[in-house]
Amino acid sequence: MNKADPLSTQELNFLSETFRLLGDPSRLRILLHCEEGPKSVTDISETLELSQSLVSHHLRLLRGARLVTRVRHSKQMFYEISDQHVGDVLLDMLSHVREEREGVAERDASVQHS
Amino acid sequence: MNKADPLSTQELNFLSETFRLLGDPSRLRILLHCEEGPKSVTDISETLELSQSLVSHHLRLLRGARLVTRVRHSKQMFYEISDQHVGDVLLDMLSHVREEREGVAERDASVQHS
DNA sequence: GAAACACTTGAACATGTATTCAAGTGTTTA
DNA sequence: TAAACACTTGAATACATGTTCAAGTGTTTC
Repeated sequence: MNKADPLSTQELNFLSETFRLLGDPSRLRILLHCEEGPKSVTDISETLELSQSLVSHHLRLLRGARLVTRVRHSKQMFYEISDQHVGDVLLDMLSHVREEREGVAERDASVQHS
Repeated sequence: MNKADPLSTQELNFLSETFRLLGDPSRLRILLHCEEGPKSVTDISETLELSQSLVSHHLRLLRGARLVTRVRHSKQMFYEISDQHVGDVLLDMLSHVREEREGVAERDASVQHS
């Protein structure tokens, strides 16, 4: 981040890999859904209208980056967000996106059309 | 995020697009470098040892998502991070990555080798 | 105004990745 | 133990994307 606390190559790779995983609409929806509490694969699949296979593939990636954890409950697997930093990041970035989009709307509104 | 404040499809797309842009090591390095203050393209290119063309391509994408802004100063363009949310996000996620990686190290250290 | 500097852009290519489909694993129920 | 349920995995594919190279724009200097 700054000279006193530089990123190692490995940290850089983990960091970018983590962001990359958030950079897909399906995975993002899965994470946002899981933020409400532990969800089963079937629940995610039905709620978001994504195939079970696809959800499972995505959850595997998210689990690999420790963005979610899972616990088995009889036949079902319940997935949840692994720590609050992730939730914080999602909220912070949403603030950014909403502010920027407001900014765009304001600028558009002030344009003089010829 | 929650039922009271749902994401529109457009917001979801902006959000994931923004994360996607952070999900590349080169772009992430560029952003982290620009966090220190406004930087010229040549400065970024030389400091990070990336071709000027590549840096320019990446900056174009970052600018498109309003992650950076630029200002011309005679012949040079100076780029800087557009708002503090972005810096917050980077720091939050870095915390996550570092905690998770510590966790891995601890778990690895406690493994009984046979 | 031509040359030099700083940056941008478009095309091309190689690599990566989201999704689907079909088959496979683990757990419970009859 | 066979069938049903819940989930996972591998292969295949269509599409996206990071990088390079060559050519182009805008600004200053001579």
